[in-house]
Amino acid sequence: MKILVADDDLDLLGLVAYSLSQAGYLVVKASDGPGALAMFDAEAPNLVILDINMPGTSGFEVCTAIRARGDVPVMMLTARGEEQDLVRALELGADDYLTKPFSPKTLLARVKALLRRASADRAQAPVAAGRVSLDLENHHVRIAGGEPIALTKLELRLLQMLLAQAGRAVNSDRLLVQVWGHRGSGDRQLLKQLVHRLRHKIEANPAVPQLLQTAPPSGYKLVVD
Amino acid sequence: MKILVADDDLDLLGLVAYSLSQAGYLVVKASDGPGALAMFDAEAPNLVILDINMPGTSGFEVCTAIRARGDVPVMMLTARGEEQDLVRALELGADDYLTKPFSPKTLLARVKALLRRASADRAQAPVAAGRVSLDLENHHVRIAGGEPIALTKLELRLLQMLLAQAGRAVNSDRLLVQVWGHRGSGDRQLLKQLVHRLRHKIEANPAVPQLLQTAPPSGYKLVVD
DNA sequence: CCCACTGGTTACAATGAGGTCACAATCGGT
DNA sequence: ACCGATTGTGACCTCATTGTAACCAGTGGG
Repeated sequence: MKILVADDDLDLLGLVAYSLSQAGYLVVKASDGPGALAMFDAEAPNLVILDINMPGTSGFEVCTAIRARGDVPVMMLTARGEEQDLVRALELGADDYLTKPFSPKTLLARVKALLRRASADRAQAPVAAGRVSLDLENHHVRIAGGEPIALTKLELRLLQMLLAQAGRAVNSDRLLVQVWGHRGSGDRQLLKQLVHRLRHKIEANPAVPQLLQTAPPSGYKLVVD
Repeated sequence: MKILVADDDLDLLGLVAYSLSQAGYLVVKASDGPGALAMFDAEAPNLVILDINMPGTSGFEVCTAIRARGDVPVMMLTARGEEQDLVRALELGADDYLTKPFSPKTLLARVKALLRRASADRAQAPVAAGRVSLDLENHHVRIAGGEPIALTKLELRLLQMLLAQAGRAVNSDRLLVQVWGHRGSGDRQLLKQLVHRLRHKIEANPAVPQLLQTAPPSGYKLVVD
């Protein structure tokens, strides 16, 4: 993880850089606005910490420029009681701020939180096979790049099971156990219903299923190519 | 709120203690390092004010010891012009400092700010994402540059939690624990109400939420883009 | 041809979760 | 102790989800 710190107060800059590097982060420093932007372009950091009050190009301008380049999280440093600076910074797209003076512990906590959120935003790893991709977190399927379709809990589970064996037939009894637990074992009606409902959501023509096909004897398969 | 004050100058100690108790804080006193630590363990204060120059165990050592015990905010008192002391204090994890002499008014302002900040820090969440920016100190939200909206304690906490996972669904149970502690665990009604009240504050049309959306099954998410 | 079997379809009941309202309890500041 | 703001609690409505039953069509074997 690489962090860019920009501050014209060299003591503070050193302190911040020290704390961060002690915590295992790679730190690049800049002491004015233009320098910060140059560093940003050269080093492509994962996070930027900006002092608002810098001679020449202010933190605001740097923040705006960085926002224009991508979605790297930005934390602003502000002197106590500069309320309006704060508001402006947040409006410019800063993600967090710290009021000076602050403890290294606070700094680290906020940095960690910010990085965590940023990585969480990108993660969103869908489970996919062929033209079917499942978003487990948001309970969505997307078919061949179409609109996301909302799924219920059971529908999601069923699709997940079929997707894991994409293209191959899965036995009905196995599905019953996997989706409902041992409870519905033997109750074909439950599965019948669920398949029916799911087809109505994901098939263009539910009467002639292209995706969720019946696989005799007694099973279903997901056709994904 | 309980505050531990440690200073070997008994006049100053008395003055500080008096000012704080006048302001409604509960004050416990100590006049040397070991005494301060003993008091700290016995009283579990919410904030510690430490003189750096104390005979025997110095303020630095006490600060280190307190830091090792938890995350109680520490304010250091220092004589004018002891800049290097200051840097060292901040490195040891002190959260703020005051240069002697100081007025009771200044003291109170800083103490208040510190306590407020400390409570905000515990959540360790960033404060802005997309068009939603939180002002933790003043309990305000601002939506897309609009007027600041006043929030209650719980509303702020909820928003903070959602903001930390901006754009992603957050499970109801997790929210319950984060906002109320383990107490309300399982009590969906609390969350239901809080969401309802918050929506009435921040949504243009609370019946069709654009920001604070329900994420079935059993969760909410903050849409920020 | 009849019948048992399987899967699809329709209809409806049961359940549970969220939204809303009203009001009680509690908190915080004067 | 008092007052208003905040928070907690219960009741009720609505709707989505899920479970259950009944009926239909196709199939294959006796």
